Amino acid sequence: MKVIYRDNEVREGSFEEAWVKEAFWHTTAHVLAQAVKRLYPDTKCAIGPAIEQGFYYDFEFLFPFGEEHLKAVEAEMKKIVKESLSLGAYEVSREEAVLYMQERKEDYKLELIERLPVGETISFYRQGEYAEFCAGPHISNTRHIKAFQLLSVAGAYWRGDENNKMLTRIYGISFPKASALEEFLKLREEIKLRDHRKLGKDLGIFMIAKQGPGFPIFLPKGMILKNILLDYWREVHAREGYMEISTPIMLERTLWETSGHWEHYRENMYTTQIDDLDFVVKPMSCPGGMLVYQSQPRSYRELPMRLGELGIVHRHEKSGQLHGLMRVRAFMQDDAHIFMTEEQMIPEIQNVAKLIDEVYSKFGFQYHVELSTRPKHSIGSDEEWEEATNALKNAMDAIGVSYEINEGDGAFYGPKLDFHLKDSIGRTWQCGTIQLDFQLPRRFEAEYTDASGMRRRPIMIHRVLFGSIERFIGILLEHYAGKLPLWLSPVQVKILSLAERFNGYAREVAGELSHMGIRCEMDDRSEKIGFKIREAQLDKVPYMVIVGQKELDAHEVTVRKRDGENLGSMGVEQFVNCLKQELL
RNA sequence: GCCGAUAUAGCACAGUAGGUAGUGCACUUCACUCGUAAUGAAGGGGUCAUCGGUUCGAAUCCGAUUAUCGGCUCCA
Repeated sequence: MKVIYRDNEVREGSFEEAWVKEAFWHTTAHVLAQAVKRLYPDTKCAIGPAIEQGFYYDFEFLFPFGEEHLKAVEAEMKKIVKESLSLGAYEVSREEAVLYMQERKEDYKLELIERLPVGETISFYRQGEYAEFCAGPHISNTRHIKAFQLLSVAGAYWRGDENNKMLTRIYGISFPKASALEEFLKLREEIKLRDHRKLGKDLGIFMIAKQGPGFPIFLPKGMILKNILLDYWREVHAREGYMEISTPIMLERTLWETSGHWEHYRENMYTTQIDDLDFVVKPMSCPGGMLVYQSQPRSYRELPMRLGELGIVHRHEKSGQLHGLMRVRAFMQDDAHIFMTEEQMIPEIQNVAKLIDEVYSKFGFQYHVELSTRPKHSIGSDEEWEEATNALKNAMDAIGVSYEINEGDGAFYGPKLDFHLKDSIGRTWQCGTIQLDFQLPRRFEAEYTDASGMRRRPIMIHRVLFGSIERFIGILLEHYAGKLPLWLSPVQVKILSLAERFNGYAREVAGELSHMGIRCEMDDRSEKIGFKIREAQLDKVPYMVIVGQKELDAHEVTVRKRDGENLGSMGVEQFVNCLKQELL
């Protein structure tokens, strides 16, 4: 396939290569725009780039464009592909470009041209009657776009700013071969099957009632899973010298004024009144942690003081952004606040980073780190921000952790390291963060007495590992496609009796397994064994044990794994030993 | 919040010229007592999201509201 650059240089490449793919998708976006302009000439075009998977194009339609129009656009695109239009680049002066777009009333293109550096010529690409100002590159001819599909219509703000006009974005995908498109669509279906909202429902993990949008309800099996995660969390934190605390869901408004949340986070906070006093439902646990620190005079001997809290926080998220367990209005944060001296800052940051590494590895997650710097709305002096940012950098550099810089994305009180984990199908999720904070200790006038008897101000770290237990569970469900590893499975073993007369023995086995700490359930219905296996399989239970005459006689169980592998018969104790081995 | 779409039984879905709801699975009962992914039969279950309008009559047409889905923005 030939790719044409803006100087009309031609490079040959295959679709499998990323740079060819990008040109291919970008060209398809142009074909989309061409089709739209043919069908609806008054439409204004904004931008149409290639994205990770396919492309999109933003338009301003003069009528409500909906999904029912996609078919017509696709049909017109098909024609354009059939017309085998070749693409070519040419340069024009800025004036010519402006004139061209003015004639066509392409306001968005004009705005884009205005932002280009003055004095340079501007490149256009033409295919048939359609020309667009564009830096390229593009593939050489529309006929290569053999298979494509428009996937969805969505709103998108012009230039990504919610104060701007909302345009209509059309997403699509294209390939040089029809089979590749089919494969892509199949993969999309598979991703849908591992959607945590579907799995969460099917596996009895959680539900969201209509009466509580954004407020998930944990069902019995989900509660088991959640508690396993919390148990694990408590285990590693006790080991790492954390003390667990619990602070109230609601605290008086004045506290939040002191912390700065009232000023900087108010639109996300729920409030209420008690006896004429304003209260805030906590969106974060830090002020509560601060109260604990402040509850008595502190000595340097107590530092670093690591206060952990599995706190439920409430945040008013806008209705359109709620999403299963991934984006909710009430969630549990595995928070901790570490109060420390300046000297302890770097080692403490490193300890947390190591802990995050340990925990993520436990679930088989890879991750990358981003350093978020000072945002527009923030508190504190430039020097403090610089010192804090450098501390985070130095801590990571010293233990050889690499990171990207995420400019202006820090918390309002300090810079942070964000840990983005990568799930089994390559998507990334921000979960863990380490935030450095000089502000809160000052606002609350936190102090400790140092070795020479001087009053000093501690530095504070805010950190989470899971981020939100809810979101983490959602990620786990999708990561494992519902097939949770043994240690996380709400039901580890399902006991299937072959016929009703073996139910007594099945109960006996269930009792033994429970006594040995295995979570098990029994299926003693009068159904065929094939039916019971099918159901256990659909419930994604890691192990099934089958008991019938043979097992009763030998006082054994026959073990079948979730993947269909038959492990044969063995005594209950031997089976439990196998499980314990796997749990190590 | 914004743009687009959707809302029918626990779940997955039918139900367009407007005439008071169907299928499969699940559930209950009965029969079968079974050896590694679906035994058969019978039965129960829905104020068609909510509110309002048009109409002799609304799941169906119109409006509002709510929730959900795909995105945008935002975010743990």
